[in-house]
Amino acid sequence: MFTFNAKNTLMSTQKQRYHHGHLSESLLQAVDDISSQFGIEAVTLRACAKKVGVSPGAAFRHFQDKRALLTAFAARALNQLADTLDAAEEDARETGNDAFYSVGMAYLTFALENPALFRAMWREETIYSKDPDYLAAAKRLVGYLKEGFAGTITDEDPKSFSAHEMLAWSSVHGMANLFVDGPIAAEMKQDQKLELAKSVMGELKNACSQA
Amino acid sequence: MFTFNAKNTLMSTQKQRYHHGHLSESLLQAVDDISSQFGIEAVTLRACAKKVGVSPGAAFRHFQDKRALLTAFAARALNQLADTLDAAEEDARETGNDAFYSVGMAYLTFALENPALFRAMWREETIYSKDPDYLAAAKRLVGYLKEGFAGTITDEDPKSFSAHEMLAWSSVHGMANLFVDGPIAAEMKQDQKLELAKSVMGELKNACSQA
DNA sequence: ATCTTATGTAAACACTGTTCACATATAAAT
DNA sequence: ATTTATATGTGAACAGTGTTTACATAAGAT
Repeated sequence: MFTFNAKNTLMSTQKQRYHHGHLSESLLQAVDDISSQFGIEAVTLRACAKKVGVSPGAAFRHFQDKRALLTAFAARALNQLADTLDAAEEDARETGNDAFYSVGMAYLTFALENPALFRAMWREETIYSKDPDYLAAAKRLVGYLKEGFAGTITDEDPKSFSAHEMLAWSSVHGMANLFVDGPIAAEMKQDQKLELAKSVMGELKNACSQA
Repeated sequence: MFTFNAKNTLMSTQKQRYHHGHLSESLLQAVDDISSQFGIEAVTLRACAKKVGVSPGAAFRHFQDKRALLTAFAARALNQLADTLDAAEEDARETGNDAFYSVGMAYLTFALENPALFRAMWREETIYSKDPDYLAAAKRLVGYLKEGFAGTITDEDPKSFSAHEMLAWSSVHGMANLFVDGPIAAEMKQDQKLELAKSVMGELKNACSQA
């Protein structure tokens, strides 16, 4: 009665279960996959459910809303970016490279390599921007940028943003946005963008390191 | 049989017509109104049609898509921003103020005062970014920023972006984005943002004006 | 006046987010 | 172990969305 071919085995171990097990994480990964492949506008609750192999209603046991799902996804993306920056700083310290430059370029590289994630992080209108997890992730990034990225800058007031700090973050963030969504995006290739970014980072460092 | 009160008069002069007359422009204004009031996620084709007093299908005589409507709206927003920058530069020339500073602040002020428009301009995923009108509007802005905003900068190559030009635009654009959508957005008030922007513009000018 | 073309309406379609009654698995309690 | 409670998933429904289609009406040309 049973045919134990590879496909069936896979089915029985993965799809046959009534309870999924890691549905919330799987749904987040589905958002990642779909948005990375087809853009965030293609992310539909039903498409995510289908991809995970679950009925549309199941998602609501784990997320109050579609918006809540997107919020969790944005928080996840923020943390992934922060992790990347951590790694870049760590690497710079080990290799003795300039941390300011390394972190800035890591920020840009992340945006260029994961445009869908980068966009999703900042979509105020599609997420609950006061969600505690999202706020925590955002705070982590901000804190990092102040201490790590902007660590090489003379910081007058650790509470609010200094002009130097704001200039540093703004220009890197702005460049990322322009490369991803701006009119330059289509006209330049990846390596051209990175080349331009390099020289901008050079100018930026000069501007920020002087008293 | 007829009651000629004010309301009825208004109805007969404005709503009774089978043909609207300026539907495409009215629809764009509806997008403007709704997105400014409730966010761009609330912009629905049907809501726009209802606001204008027309059936849902009517929009398709003027726009191929919802996306086409949003594209036209984005182009309109880009041109409005460019107009604002034009005015700021003109004003600076007349009053003898610094054009670099004036234009930069105008860019930021526009974003802060019209967050919905500013967001709509750059939503690559919800518009046809290769639409000729949109491209023309984008080109106008880019050209302006290169010649006007970045006019005070020593421009080595007028074709591609110099590091100084890119730094200038990126930081202003990035600041605008962070103020509108970033984690700072909620924590600072309008005048605080403008205050911070001022000092950043100061630093930026130093960075860009030196050889 | 008639014919053509532009513009609007109404009803349908598939698809979306969301809810609700019900089914099933897991954990806790007896 | 058996029962009970709780967490998690299903399926059918709902209103709302973008879009198309056949038809109605207005405006312009002949």
